[in-house]
Amino acid sequence: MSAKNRIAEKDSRAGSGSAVFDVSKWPVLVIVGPTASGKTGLAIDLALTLSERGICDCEIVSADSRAIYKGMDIGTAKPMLTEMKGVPHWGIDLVEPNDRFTVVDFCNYALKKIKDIRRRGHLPIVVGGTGLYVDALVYDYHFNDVVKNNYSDRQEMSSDYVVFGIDWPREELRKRLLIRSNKLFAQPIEEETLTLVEQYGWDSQAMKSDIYPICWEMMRGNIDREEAIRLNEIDDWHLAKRQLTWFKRNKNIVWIELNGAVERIINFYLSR
RNA sequence: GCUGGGAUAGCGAAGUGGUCAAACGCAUCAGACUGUAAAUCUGCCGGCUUCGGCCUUCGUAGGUUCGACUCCUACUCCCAGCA
Repeated sequence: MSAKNRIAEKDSRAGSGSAVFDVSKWPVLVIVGPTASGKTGLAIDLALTLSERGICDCEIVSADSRAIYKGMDIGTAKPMLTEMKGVPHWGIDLVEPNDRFTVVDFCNYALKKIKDIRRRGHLPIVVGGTGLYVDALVYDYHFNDVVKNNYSDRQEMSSDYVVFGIDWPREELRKRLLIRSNKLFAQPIEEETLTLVEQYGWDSQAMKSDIYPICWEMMRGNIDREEAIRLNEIDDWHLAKRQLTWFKRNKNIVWIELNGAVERIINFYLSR
């Protein structure tokens, strides 16, 4: 079934009978934001809403440099199958924590996935907090003949993408980080840490995520659970600030609040 | 009550007569970033500043000294041992 037929079918099923949305002309939706800003949830909500209204189907491409690793589930707050609610996700569990996976690998992968998704007539939603990954995509980085520190063309973003950023007041974001840190440590994070250490050792990418070394210290009895949760929250805060610093210079990001974001984005597409 | 130890910037912790606004670590704040980026790195971090400096700090109050965070006295509080 072609994309158009499928959309038309959905459309008539929804009973609106008028507009047929040509999703292939829509720019790829990119959702960015600091860690714990609610990117994943927003993308899924949006996909479900668009589908329910018979507008289009969506597929999510994760642009997260940690979620690509297998076995790092709790520590990276990876979306679980039940949370995905049937929306296809790509870019998760691609390689083992001791495999090399670079921005370039990500680009190649993401570009291919976006192409595939478009071929199916669906809307690709790129979701990620890894600024470099996102920029490499939307600014069409060329990694071969790079001249260091000469990226004046950064302002010219590819028109194939729209980037929305989830904006939170600093205090609110901090609260969210603390809540999430508590949640992570309420899960069997010790088990995950132990498995990762035993399987891949300390030099793997897994241990480059702050939470695992912290958890390890807790397991060794050097710090208590409360302290571990606190330290993890602080590290997440540092991460969030670095992410924000990175995003800040991308003047093309449209910053929106999580509340009402679904409608905001749908309106953007429907009113083009 | 007596005897030891201690009180230093947001926290921890150096300094024991001058080169101390005070090492270092953490936190805070800001920034960089094109092949592992949740990484890696930089600056700031008492107040004011025309960025050269200026001013106020090291439990409190006095004292010694040209000069004290550093020495002396008293007081307040904390920890430890003895009563």
